[in-house]
Amino acid sequence: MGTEDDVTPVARPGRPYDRSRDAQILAVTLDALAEREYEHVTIDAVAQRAGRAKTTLYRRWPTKVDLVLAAVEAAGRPPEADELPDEGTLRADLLAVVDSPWLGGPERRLAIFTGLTSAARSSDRLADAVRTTVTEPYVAVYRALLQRAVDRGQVAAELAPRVPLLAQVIPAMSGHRLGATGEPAGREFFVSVVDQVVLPALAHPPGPATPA
Amino acid sequence: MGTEDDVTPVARPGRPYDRSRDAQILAVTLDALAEREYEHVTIDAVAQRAGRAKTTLYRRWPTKVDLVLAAVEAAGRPPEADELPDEGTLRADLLAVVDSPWLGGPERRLAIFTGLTSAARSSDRLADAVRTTVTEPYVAVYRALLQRAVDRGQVAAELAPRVPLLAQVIPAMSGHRLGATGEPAGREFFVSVVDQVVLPALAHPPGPATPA
DNA sequence: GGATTACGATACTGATGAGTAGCGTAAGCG
DNA sequence: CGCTTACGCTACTCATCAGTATCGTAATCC
Repeated sequence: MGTEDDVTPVARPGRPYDRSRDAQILAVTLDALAEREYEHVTIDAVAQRAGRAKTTLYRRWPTKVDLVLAAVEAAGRPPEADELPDEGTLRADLLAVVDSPWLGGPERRLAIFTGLTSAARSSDRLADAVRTTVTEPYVAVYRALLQRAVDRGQVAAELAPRVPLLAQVIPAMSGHRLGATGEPAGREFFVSVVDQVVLPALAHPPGPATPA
Repeated sequence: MGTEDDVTPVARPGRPYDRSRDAQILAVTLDALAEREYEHVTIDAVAQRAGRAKTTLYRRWPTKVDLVLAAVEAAGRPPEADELPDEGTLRADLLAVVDSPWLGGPERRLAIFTGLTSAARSSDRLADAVRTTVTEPYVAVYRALLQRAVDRGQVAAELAPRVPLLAQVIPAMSGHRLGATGEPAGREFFVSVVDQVVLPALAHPPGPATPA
């Protein structure tokens, strides 16, 4: 455990970086990606919206990819299952994720998520980062919550094999909603998905009663 | 009903267009969109892969958007519910759509679908066309098949309200698979979604037995 | 106050790619 | 054959945008 391994707080000569607005720049970057396609997001536009000079952005992040990468890192991870309040019921647990403030709540989160997965098609580095720090952890929360419900006996144990796939349903359905049909998805949409798809798929033990 | 309203087969002077390879150009266009992002698909590259001169492409489609638009139109619609063989069971009906040759079968179809929805972010005209001729009819087949199962009593009538949402599950899950996690989806994936998500969500009448 | 470095602003370079022009040749029509 | 238009090819124009260079000014350290 390095006791002093930080970002060299050793004072360098000259005027120091003004980091106070870096977070805002990265937030603006995500907003821009939520609105326009990656290739149409220009550094000039981001700089202008953030109220900083383009050269200032380049002093911090050497390329456009690095800027977006930093924005993704700075966005923070989705909540982890064990840091969420235990709501007692699976339904409430799932909706707690929906209602979490990660990426600014359901609406903005979805727009950014769509923008990032689209942007991932432009760069392998970006694709890896988005998967590692956004997509996978996001699905992982749902998977953990579903698995916990199985472990507690709130869901029949035979249904455990469905958990990995069902954990993808909420991200997938919301992404499809915005990306393919174009409609934004508010909280009600997520509630419908939970109530009409995820929970019903866990309500019945497998067997001959499955619809023909 | 115009008896002679076609594309002016009235012979014009000069060498006629060689339409024999237009379909191939459009197919190449879709292939390119399946591989690279819209902005990275160049007309030069498409022309070269199709073995035609760039100017020939421009003689047919005045802009890049028009080319892609034409490619989308030419791709053909997804099957309609009533032109599919009636398999008798809902499961077989759904898988018949999966196995349909539309867009070259499950694998290629998904890659193109992902490319098109991503490309839709670059142009409103494109977004409209993709929605109208691809996304909506695609979801519509599933919706029709699910509704038919309800009408036949193969699915409990109380579950009918779930149909619109469940009709989106297969497109959404496959899109998420390729777009967000990066893994391609073969037939097995679709089968899993049908067996672990869609059918189970229709297997149980709503009531107090839903998992807490 | 002098050295050093960040900041903003403006101007620039260089690459990429959509779309066009020109031309020699090929293919139909009369 | 002569007219006309498609085809392939090469070369071009033009806009956009990532990334750089320069410079006057502001902030911090000694």
